[in-house]
Amino acid sequence: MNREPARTGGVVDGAKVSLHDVAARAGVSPSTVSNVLNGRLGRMRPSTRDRVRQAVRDLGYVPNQLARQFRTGQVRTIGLIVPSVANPFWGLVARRVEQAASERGYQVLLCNSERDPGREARYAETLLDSGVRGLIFGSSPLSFDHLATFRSRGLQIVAFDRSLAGAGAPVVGSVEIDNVLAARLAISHLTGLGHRRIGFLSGPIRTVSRRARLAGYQEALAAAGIEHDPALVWEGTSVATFGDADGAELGRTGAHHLLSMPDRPSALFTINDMYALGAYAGAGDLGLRVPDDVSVLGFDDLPVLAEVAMPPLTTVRQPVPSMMRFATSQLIGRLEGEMTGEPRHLTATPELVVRQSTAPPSPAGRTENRREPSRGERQNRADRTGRDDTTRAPSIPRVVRGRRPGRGV
Amino acid sequence: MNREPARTGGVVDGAKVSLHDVAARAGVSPSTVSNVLNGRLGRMRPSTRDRVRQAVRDLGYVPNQLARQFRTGQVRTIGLIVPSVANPFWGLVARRVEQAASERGYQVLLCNSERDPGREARYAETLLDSGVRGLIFGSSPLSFDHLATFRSRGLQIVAFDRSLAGAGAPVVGSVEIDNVLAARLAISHLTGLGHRRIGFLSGPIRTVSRRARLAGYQEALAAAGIEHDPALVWEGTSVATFGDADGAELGRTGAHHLLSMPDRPSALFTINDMYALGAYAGAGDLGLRVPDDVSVLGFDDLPVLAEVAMPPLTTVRQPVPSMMRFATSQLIGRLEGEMTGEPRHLTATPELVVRQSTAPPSPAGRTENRREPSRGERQNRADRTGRDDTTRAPSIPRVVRGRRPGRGV
DNA sequence: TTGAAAGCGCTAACAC
DNA sequence: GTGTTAGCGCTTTCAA
Repeated sequence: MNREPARTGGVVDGAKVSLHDVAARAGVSPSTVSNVLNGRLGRMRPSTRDRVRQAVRDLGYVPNQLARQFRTGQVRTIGLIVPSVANPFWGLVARRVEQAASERGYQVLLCNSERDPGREARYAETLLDSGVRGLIFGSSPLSFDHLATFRSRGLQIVAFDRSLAGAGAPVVGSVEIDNVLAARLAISHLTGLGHRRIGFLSGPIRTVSRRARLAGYQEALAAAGIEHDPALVWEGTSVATFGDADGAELGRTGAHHLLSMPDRPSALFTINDMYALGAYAGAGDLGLRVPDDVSVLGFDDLPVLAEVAMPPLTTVRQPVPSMMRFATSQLIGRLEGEMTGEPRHLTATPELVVRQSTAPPSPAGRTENRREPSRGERQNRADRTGRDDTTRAPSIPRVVRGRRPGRGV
Repeated sequence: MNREPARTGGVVDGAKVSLHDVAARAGVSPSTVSNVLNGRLGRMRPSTRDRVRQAVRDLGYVPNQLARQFRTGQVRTIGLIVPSVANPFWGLVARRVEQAASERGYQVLLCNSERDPGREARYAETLLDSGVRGLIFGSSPLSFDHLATFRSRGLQIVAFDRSLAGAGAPVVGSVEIDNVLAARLAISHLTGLGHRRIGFLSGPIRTVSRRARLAGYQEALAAAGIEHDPALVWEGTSVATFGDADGAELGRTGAHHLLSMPDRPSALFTINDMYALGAYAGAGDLGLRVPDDVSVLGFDDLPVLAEVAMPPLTTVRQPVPSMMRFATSQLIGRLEGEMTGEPRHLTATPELVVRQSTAPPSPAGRTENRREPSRGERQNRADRTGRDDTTRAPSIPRVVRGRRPGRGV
């Protein structure tokens, strides 16, 4: 006997109305109501269908999702695991995933991993427990071994980089920009300006994408005939316990290190824009100006922030809207059983957005041209136009001048 | 007959094990297993309890949350509605809520409202449908009327400002800083520096907190004997369809407007740090330097970003960790039936963090001292210490010099 | 101190 | 075309 029954369905003035009530009122059976509700109208008499719909309206019936979920074992929810919600880039990603998911009637559970495999596994566990079967990984660890056991429990993962490897991994799809190419694009721009000593500034290189960017950096240097100096690669160790000291802090610290070298780099390529902004500050701490004394090149093109930075940041843009639309539809397609077979992958095209944080290296001596910093000054800039990158990316990387895409919806 | 049964419970090699299996193995009834699992060990023989626990282990049993949720109508999930996930501040808030919730075994569903009541209502609807009964509102609209009908369906809301009003509103608790005081703190700092014309730069003033900040601004001006000039209040209209043009963009536009006035303000108080960063750019566009030509004072103290900005941003800090801990425990307390009665409210204490974006107004003429902008320059700063604001806030507002709290966990 | 039994609201196989 | 029926896995009375 139930004194405290589940009551999640439609409620009118406190009285719960179930599918049975609708059936009774429409003079049909529960299964018929169920069929109407789920669009199984194959050989149903239109009059029956209409009677049911009328009854639903009359009673203000709302299906009990919990019952449905329980019965079908299906939850219309996917998880999105991001490495750091302190970086607005992941907010952007989350919005796009949420948008694509909601078009399919799905919800998104946002999970902040802080790049911690333990947290990732715990999230997977919890989500699995509550019926979630699909996960998007915003930034994938080098291995999915810690998630392999979840495969047998039906977990499916779409990754935001080329994480197809790993035999046991439940990865069913992926989307990325060509990170190697992106880094080469960035470095070529710098070498094109005449830079020979270019620092690589990153946090822990424990993700597929970071590793690829480092590879691209090395390749581009080699292509330009510049010998690789390992001392110019700074890989910060994250000490943040809860993410407050994300990229920007590390970027600053890293800039301190690299720019204090006897033969300091004339340009810094940072793993993302937050690091770049931190590098601005780090350079400033040492009395160095951007881009006069040191060029800084970021990654992500954080909406508005990169434009608004001082000086406006040269950076690599990823077409987030289309990428996340692909990722989400892949995942939901799998969950709905529309897609099977081999994992599918999309490689999108990065763009270099040239603004004012990069310039030719200063002709003056390296270490000598420091000066006492003074009050901040600014760049005049009016380089904004509307453009929409939500459509398909072109097949070759583009280099654009400081524009920003329109707001696709 | 079920060919495709729900299978969410514990799975060992593909075989689902239910509570009945555990009961069978332990030689007890399902209800006994249920009692063990739910800690109802009142008058249970320890040996029975242990046998059940052993059976659980042996079989690798994991309770089917979906079944439990369905049966009880209770979901261990709360929703968090934030106005803009493009603003890292809300990322910070989300992390803290998630942290506090997970300590209680709750999950957080992050919802991005873009300040759209329609989206808010739709989220409430969806969440309610899927069994969620608790919601935290990151930024509350002036009225909760559009949510009043959800009250009868059991929805409970904790708001991030003093939204107790509204008879029908399902608000059961709230937490805020004293926004009036915070704004007065900010404005007093500016008037103390000698500013008389101070702009107020905001997006749509349709939230409780923004309205309060405007009130504080006006009060502080009055207290300083400065007559209020409505032309100095700029209330931007958001045109962003999907948030990309959040604060920073509006801040820039607003700065253009205010700083192009014939008798332009010598200082700008912005509704949040993103606006402040945008205002930096807007000032720069006009060839004005911060703080030499115009002071800028923000709100939120975005971790790292505010410090790293150029010049480092003077801003008002809210003690997010303690605030969100209160909000979350209030909400979960209600959901668990531990708390009843009147809504409870916490008012936390804001702090003014003085950095380098504010300075006395320039003695030179107002509109005349523009100049052509040049390459960015920087501030030297090393004003960082560790401090923990996760403990109780003091009862009087503090003014600190550019420090940043330690990372509470 | 434990067990039996009923049923939450829905779906789907199968009968008619 | 539509109805009958048998549960999904769990919780909770109430009886023993």
